[in-house]
Amino acid sequence: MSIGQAAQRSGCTVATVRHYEDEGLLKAIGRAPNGRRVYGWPDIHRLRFVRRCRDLGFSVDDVRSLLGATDAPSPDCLAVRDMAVAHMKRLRVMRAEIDALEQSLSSLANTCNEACAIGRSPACTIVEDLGATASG
Amino acid sequence: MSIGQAAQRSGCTVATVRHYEDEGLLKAIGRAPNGRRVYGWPDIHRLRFVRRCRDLGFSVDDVRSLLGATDAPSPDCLAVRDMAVAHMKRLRVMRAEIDALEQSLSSLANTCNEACAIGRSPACTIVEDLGATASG
DNA sequence: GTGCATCCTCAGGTAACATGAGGATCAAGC
DNA sequence: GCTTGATCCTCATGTTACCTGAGGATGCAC
Repeated sequence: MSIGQAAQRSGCTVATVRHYEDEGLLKAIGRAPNGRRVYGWPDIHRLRFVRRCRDLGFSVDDVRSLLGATDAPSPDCLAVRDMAVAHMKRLRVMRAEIDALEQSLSSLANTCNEACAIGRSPACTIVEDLGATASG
Repeated sequence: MSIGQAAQRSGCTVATVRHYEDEGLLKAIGRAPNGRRVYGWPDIHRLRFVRRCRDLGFSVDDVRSLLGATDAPSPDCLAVRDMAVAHMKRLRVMRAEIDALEQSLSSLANTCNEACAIGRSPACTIVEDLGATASG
């Protein structure tokens, strides 16, 4: 298969496929006599694996580790699970941060909504509030 | 004030303060005869404003706009509010994505937890599941 | 005057690709 | 056989918001 087909079948862009190769995530990719890359189904599966892991939010470095765990003669599924669990922790932290940001923004917006309900009011403190170094 | 003091009082690093200047977020910063930057309280307030907006998740470009709205003779608080509301939308999208990721990871981890409850089992499909191009 | 802290200006690194330049090759149609 | 458009190649640079370090000047304390 050409890189274009590989990209299509793996859900990557052509540039991304080349990038993953540069990053060493793929096993040696063959070359046709004309110099073009040639992909087989195992390569496609590997690309899909990488793509899916990235979609799940794992970093390329994480994916490298995940591939290491799955490349072993008998895949180390416990290691994979642990990375999944670790990633869930990060996600929970991110969500907490997002929730806090939304809170702050919401109260900021409300400041203005109340003060400027009728029209723009000089009593609106949204700008000052934005500058105030509060908890957050 | 020196850049070090300005950094400390605004909650930025020295490098960040220089960076914001490069980005044009600060008004002309004075220089001492020895070439060092000199900051006044208005500069500190501005830095704090920028820092707080960044902490709230606005991009530097957003901050530029926010500064534009607040620099006006009479600050355009409605514009500020609108940007806050727009940003809240983005945050909600991000949270939805995070929730979805957590779901997927959770079900992945459960796959392994169940199959490998006693010990590592060849029946565990976590690796295959990771490779499967599912909805997500 | 001897350190150590702080400052200066570049330049390059980070993450994960996207985009474009400049050029070769392929497949299809005439 | 030739043109045309799609695809491929490599290499370089852009993106975001800074961080880090090189190499050197200055300031302050003892």
